[in-house]
Amino acid sequence: MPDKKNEKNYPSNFIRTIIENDLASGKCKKVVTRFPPEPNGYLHIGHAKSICLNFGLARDYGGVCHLRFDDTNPTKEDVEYVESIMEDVHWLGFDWQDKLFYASDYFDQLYEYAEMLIKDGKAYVCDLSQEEIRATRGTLTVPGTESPYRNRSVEENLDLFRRMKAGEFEEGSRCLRAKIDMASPNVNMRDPVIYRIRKAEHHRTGNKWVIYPMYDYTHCISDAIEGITHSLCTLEFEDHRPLYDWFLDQLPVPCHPQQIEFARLNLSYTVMSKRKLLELVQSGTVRGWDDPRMPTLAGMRRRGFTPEAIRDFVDRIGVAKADSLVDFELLQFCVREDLNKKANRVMAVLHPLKVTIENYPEDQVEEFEAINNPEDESAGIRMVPFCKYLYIEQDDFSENPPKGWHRLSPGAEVRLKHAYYITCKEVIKDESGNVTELICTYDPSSRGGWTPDARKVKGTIHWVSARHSFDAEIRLYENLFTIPNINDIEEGKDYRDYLNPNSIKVLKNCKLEPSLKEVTIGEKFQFLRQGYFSVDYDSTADNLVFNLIVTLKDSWTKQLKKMGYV
RNA sequence: UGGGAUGUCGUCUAAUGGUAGGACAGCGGACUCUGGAUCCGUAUGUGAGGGUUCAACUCCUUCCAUCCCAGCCA
Repeated sequence: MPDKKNEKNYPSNFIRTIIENDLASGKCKKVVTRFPPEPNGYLHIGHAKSICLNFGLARDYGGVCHLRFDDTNPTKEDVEYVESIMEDVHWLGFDWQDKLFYASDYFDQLYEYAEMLIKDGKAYVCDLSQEEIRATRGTLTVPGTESPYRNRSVEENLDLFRRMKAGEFEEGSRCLRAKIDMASPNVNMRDPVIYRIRKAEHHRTGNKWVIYPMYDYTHCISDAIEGITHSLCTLEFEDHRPLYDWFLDQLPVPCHPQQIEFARLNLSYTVMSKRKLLELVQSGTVRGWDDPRMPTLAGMRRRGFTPEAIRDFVDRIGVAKADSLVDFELLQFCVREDLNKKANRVMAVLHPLKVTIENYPEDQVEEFEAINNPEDESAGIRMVPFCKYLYIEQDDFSENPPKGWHRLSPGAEVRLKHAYYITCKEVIKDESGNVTELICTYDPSSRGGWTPDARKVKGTIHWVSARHSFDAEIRLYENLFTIPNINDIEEGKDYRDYLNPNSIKVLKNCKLEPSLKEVTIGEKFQFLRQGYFSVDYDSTADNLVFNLIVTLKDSWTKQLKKMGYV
């Protein structure tokens, strides 16, 4: 029975149904899944779906999940990616224990099996060039034609294949093909290539091999060797399943895993294709795989998204076979929900406006008690200093406020969070008419945020003491792209045409309350009334850098939009 | 126009012949020292047409739409 004690109870899905039936019927005794990334790029949120699925199933049904690198193409793979993938899987909260494998671990076995296929007359060495193979494969509607090398003798095939392995032939001059059916309506079955010559160094096997097995051949056999019961992959492999099954049916493998396909994750306003992500990195459009705007796990981690939020998100989106595009809003919701419970509240002014309290003594300093997290009493309190000179947010003052304005405006009174009520007496502007400073008065009886007369003050705004605050850099992020579905773009346009020019905005000289001087990389805060922020690792002792993780819900801006102000 | 798949609120996802439900987004309200959080309320959906059945998202049938496949990539 599934053990979901510590998980929220989300709806079941068709894969769970299959597994429960297999367990009930005795078709399998213990669930064994695997997460099989190719180490040719960084993991993204789409991989997180697969990771949570595979490891989650193993956890819930008392099975195990292997981590297996699908490293059959030495020209594209690298240890850098292997390392990042392991880091990301761990960070997400999953552990493969001693079940770490590489498809390259099976190269010897795979080779043996290939010889068996040859001996059984089910594979042959083909001398056609890549172009010729393509030309003879036929089209989607026209059958292919058989290779002139298709009926070589077993002896000749064996000899040639062994010489391929020995490095006697040039890359591309020959390959090993399965002998299936050139007229199959499924092009994957038209004598697929199963070994090619690649004189490239492999990140694990070095120069031991000059022939490398193809994915279709490798994956099913690797699954079988590891005793995988349910081999989950994305929809585009559905057409490959007959081939997956074909190899396993021909060979004396220990078991025959079941391949099950599900729809990959698409997220609005971003891209999930490894090719595009790689291009964004290599073109310098973003600052690297871990740029906080990237949908990579490294990027999201740096941005400040938590593994808990990502796991919750994956649980909420479910698993099915229909193509889908999930609202980015849902991910943001999950992040807010998690951080609301965890992040301490602090005050930071992103766009400072100077405020002078004219009736406050020049040299006086007070400290106010501030609750760190109203959602978590154990987070405790801190002291926040106050003086005659303050900064507030430019957006919190309006000379001609719209209807429903709760914040500061000429003559209006607001509460400074945790401190005093202040009233705006005078607006100071520069020559071009920009507001540069406000002269206010405070009500000494409102100390701590209350008055004896209990009069209502609609607005509460955040602030910092000009004398005690310090400057920091804050990086604001928006969606990487301007349209929700990057796979659905105008004719003749490229996805790069839809890059959001405002995806990053760097703010210098933001004013932070002094308690923020002591922070650690990756630490997360709620900047009161603004959003959640995470300390970036670009931070130095004299220049702290914060990343916007996600803004707070903002019903005021929403209202302004409805009123037509924005 | 070959083969494989998929169509349920705006979005994602349940319901496997028996009251179409949940979440996010939306809308309305309450409350609030964050216009945050929280709470309450509310609208919107079975791609279309036939058929079987007391009863159809579910079974049959015809159609329509969308996605994937012609790498010696995975």
